[in-house]
Amino acid sequence: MARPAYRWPKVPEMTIHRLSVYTRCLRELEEDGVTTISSQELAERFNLNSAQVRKDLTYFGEFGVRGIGYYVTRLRGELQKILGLDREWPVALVGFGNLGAALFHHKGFSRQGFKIVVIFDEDPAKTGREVEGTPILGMQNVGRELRARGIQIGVVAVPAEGAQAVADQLVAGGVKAILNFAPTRLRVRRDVRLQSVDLSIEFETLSFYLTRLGR
Amino acid sequence: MARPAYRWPKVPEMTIHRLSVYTRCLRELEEDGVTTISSQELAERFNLNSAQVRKDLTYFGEFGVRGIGYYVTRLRGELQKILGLDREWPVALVGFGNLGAALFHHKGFSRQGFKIVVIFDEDPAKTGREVEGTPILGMQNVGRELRARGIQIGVVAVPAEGAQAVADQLVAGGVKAILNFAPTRLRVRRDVRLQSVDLSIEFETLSFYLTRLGR
DNA sequence: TAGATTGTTAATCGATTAACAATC
DNA sequence: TAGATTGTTAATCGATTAACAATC
Repeated sequence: MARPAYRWPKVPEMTIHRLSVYTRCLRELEEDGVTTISSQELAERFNLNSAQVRKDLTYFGEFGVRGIGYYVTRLRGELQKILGLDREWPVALVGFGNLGAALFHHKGFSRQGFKIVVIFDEDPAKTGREVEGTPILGMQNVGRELRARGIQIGVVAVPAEGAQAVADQLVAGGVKAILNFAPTRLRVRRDVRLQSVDLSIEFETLSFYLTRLGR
Repeated sequence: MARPAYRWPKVPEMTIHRLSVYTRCLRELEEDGVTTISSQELAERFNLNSAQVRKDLTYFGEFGVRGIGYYVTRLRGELQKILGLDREWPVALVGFGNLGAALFHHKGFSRQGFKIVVIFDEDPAKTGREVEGTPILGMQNVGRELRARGIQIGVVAVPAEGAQAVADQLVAGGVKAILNFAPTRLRVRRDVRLQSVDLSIEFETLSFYLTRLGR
């Protein structure tokens, strides 16, 4: 008899975001030799409310000690486990143009466990070789190559026009999470996590606030 | 007598974001020759509620016609004006490494009025020349160069360690809006708009959801 | 024990949505 | 006029915050 699926409490999107921010901060504190920190101190670093910090954490367990605060090393470890940063994630990058290449060469992700292990590009002039040991392949056997490597994360760095087709191929190949840099809305199955970074929208937001400044 | 400053109704952050999304959609509709669209139709394209679309718009005025909907061209024009996309914004890019260079070569922003007109980098090997007519300068006279060009938008594409110093120089040079790509929290005066794109956090969010999938 | 800080409940705030009178 | 759709109000929902008993 299948046990009824356990319902996770639904964690606000913003809580995950902050968890990630806390983790980075805790790493720095640890380097500086700080051993404990209170929710109050942590909150002040990010202009947050201390209750919010505590609430964010209690979605996942009780990590603090009353009268003391949180042990930095312990909490960092717990948060990394919650965020899935205690393992390595192989990543597929699609599109090796300006942005794709920049993301590839950008160290810092691999440091944190996200490693681009294969690159796809439709341009034959770019495929068939390796960059720093990572193969650049054509788009013919995306599914097979993804599966062979057990890849669950795909990064879309192609122009808007091709992005939906690329996303479809990634999903068909078993990818469960997509980071999209194309300035277009993608549609994916509901069990695939889609995260979009839309630089046009970022610029337009700045423009909006600038326009209002003068008034 | 100085008139008391008019209080703009505070517009939710998410509304601005959606305005930007609507604008892009309206441009496409216009290209396709669509002349009118209802809040319902617009909402369906983004899995939103039609009341939300209407509410987003009414923060800024009445743009619709009862019984008809919105005239696509008219609405696109109004939204572009609201977002400040009816003018050109000169932009300064700081950091000409992988990411900085990718952003520079990424057309698509200039198409929308955001034009990188000067690049700063602290590496003397990179400075003193031009790329596609855009000068790459050292960090010695950031303020003077920014002012000379009337630049209000700065893009920070340097490593985390140097980011705060760069932001300070930009602000000192009169920049009123910063787009930050360094994975660190920056502090700026309250009258400066700071927008951060943190790719580490994007990856960690994906990782979080992937970790939960199995459970 | 006295002081500090957590985990949690209840109050507050703000954003989303349903509903509908106004009106094209 | 009948039908459609807006602009807007009021209800709902969810996230943030204040407050405090529990406890180190």
